[in-house]
Amino acid sequence: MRLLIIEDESRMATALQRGLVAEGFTVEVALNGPDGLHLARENTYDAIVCDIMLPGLSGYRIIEALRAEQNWVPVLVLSAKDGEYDEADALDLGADDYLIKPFSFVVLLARLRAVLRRGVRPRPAILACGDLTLDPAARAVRRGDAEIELTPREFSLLEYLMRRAGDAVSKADILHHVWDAHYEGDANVIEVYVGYLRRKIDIPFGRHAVQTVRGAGYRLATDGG
Amino acid sequence: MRLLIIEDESRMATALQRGLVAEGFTVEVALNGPDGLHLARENTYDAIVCDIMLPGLSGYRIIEALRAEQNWVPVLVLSAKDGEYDEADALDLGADDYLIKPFSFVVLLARLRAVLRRGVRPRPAILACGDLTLDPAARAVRRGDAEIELTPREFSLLEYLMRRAGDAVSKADILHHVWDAHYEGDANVIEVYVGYLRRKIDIPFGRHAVQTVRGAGYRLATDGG
DNA sequence: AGGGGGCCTGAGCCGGCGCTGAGCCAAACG
DNA sequence: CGTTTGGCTCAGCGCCGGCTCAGGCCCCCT
Repeated sequence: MRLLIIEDESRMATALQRGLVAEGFTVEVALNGPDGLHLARENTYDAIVCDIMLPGLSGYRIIEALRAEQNWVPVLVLSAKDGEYDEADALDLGADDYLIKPFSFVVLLARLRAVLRRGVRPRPAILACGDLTLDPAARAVRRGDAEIELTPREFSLLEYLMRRAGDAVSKADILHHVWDAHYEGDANVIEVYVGYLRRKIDIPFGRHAVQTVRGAGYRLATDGG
Repeated sequence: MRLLIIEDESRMATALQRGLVAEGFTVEVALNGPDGLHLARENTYDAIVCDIMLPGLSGYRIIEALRAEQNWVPVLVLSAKDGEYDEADALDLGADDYLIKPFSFVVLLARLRAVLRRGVRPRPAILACGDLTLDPAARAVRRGDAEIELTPREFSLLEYLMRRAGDAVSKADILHHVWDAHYEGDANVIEVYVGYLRRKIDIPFGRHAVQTVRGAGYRLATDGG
């Protein structure tokens, strides 16, 4: 579990880091607002622990900026303020939880776990053509209920064809997208890999989802053959 | 938005009901634990506000019962207790938030809105893949009834894989989340630790929950192998 | 019918991916 | 101060996936 701590009091930051590392988290620390926002943008964290009063850029602004960019990483806010409206503000701004200093480490841990447990991870849609399905996140392909094992190259070829299902896709396009953009080898690889694909997703099932469009390229049947 | 309030002090219950109705919620009230559990089971609420000290059945038991039935309705806990471990307990038991009496109505509203915005939590407090379970708070892993001892690193690795169960997880992701963010060592450590994990959670049980996705990384079977 | 070009495929080489056992080192422990 | 434990490195090995190539098939054109 990878965390980002944004906290300007270095003693507090260090204490938090030590405690959380001891609990098995991977922890990075930013000592001011701009650094924190930069790190949060560049990397993927499972949660962010963020002070409100920060030099350069307040915690409020950081959350605001992240949410505006559709970044829904869970944020747990720390604050020395104790006005109740501050808390309401933070939660309405999109923070996931709120702790008032001083707080106990045990409570921080429990709330952090609660926040992590909820963790939002919108997975990309599963591609489907008839009973042929491909799940990019799970890297899994199945024909009906039958799981099919594909090599990485076969997988990206099928993924590309499925994303353009129904289109006749030229070999140049395939080379460009599935192989390297400036791939210099023999275009025959495509024929070879189309062959591999057919032997795994079509022939055993008596289907022909992968169709040859002579002179133009290949087409994947939208109904899966 | 339909709410259930489980609260035995009738003055408190009535005050909450009035305030929340005025805010536009539809509110039902149960004045003891068993009634509350019954209503929660029979109906579908967007959230439940639940006291801890209840006659007949404590708030803890209610949450426990609901979660055991895979009912992940958001629960906001109210309590007169103020020991920090109570709070930690409530959150680990599967409560979504926690307020200590006396609390202000404004804060309750803000936290309620935050809880509602998050919606139903996708995951339970204890991570489970089939009969393989991992309790982050207790740092305990078991296969069915058999307790399994893991080193900290092994535990972190398994926790990360379980949080992303079903996904093919790249070695880069694993390095970033389980090892340090800018870990410079050999990525071979992952293979080594995956090996350790398999020897503890899979091989002795004749399972294969930890799957190699050649060229892409690893995947934990959602059904535990 | 014949020829030609596009397409398919089986054989086979090669690089490197993934797994493992051995072993080193530091920290924790008694 | 020795022992144990956990984290990690390293080298070697087996085998898989990527790719090439040559031969043959099939479609289409004339």
